Amino acid sequence: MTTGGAGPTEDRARDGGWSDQVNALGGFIRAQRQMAKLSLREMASMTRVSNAYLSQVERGLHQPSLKVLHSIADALHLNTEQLLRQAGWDASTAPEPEPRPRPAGPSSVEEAVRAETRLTEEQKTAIIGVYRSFLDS
Amino acid sequence: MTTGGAGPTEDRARDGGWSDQVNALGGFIRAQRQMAKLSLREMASMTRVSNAYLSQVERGLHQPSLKVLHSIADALHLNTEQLLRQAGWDASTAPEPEPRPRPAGPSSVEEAVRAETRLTEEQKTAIIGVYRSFLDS
DNA sequence: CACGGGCGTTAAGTATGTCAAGCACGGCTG
DNA sequence: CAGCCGTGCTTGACATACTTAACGCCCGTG
Repeated sequence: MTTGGAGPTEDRARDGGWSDQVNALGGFIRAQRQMAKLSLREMASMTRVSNAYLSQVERGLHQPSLKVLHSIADALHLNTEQLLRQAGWDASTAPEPEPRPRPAGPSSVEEAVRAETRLTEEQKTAIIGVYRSFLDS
Repeated sequence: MTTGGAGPTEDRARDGGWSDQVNALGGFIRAQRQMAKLSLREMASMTRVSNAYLSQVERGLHQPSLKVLHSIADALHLNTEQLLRQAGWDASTAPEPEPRPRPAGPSSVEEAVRAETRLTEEQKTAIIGVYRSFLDS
């Protein structure tokens, strides 16, 4: 292979756009790393992820896991959400805000839930259902 | 309700921190799924993730990838950030302290849950996660 | 000149995520 | 009773994340 340095990255994606995302993420990370004037090995020791793998991630060859993404964000002092946006993170599913005040009274779990006025009846039933299913598991 | 096996399957985490997180995440997902009245297979077909794997994730046997997490959030109409919080996405990296608005006063529901000795810590975390997700929806 | 020593990249190995089939239990319906 | 569906769960094969040990290159020395 054209080992060593100047490899022309002639990698074509035959996949649906996933690699675009990963590639963008990688580029972003590499840019941030270089801006912070860190070498792969330095960053590797900070993140406890191998330099080799970091290299691959930066070139878009792999999609890193949460753990790794988190470490990277940490080492680069980035906002985590930022990084996640760069990873394939579409916004979606926006629930409608429905504020509802009023506190409640004390007691056991079920009573407390039932007394919680900010919840709808459906929500109360749901939570209690979960609670019970945990109890008899 | 967790029918079928009725297996005790007392698989306690002896691994340390890792499984706590994953377990809480799994509990949260399972809770949300049951609330949505979905079976594993239904959710599997919505998320295009196999029912088998979903089962394992819900029981904390595996840490799902971003793709999967995203599909799940989508299928359950959850806010993605919520899910990520439940996945081991805790504090640490907080360059900008973002004071989460905690408008509601002391919640008796949370206190009641925490005081419920028949629940494991992961179960408590899951229930409270559900509860909060309802509150600020 | 040779020699360390830094850099990014590669190759081969191990761990872990993910899937397609099939199992065991239980609820029905005839 | 048998037989079908519907659960959730297990297993064994494969794909992908990730590691450790190299390689080739470039830049300082002595």
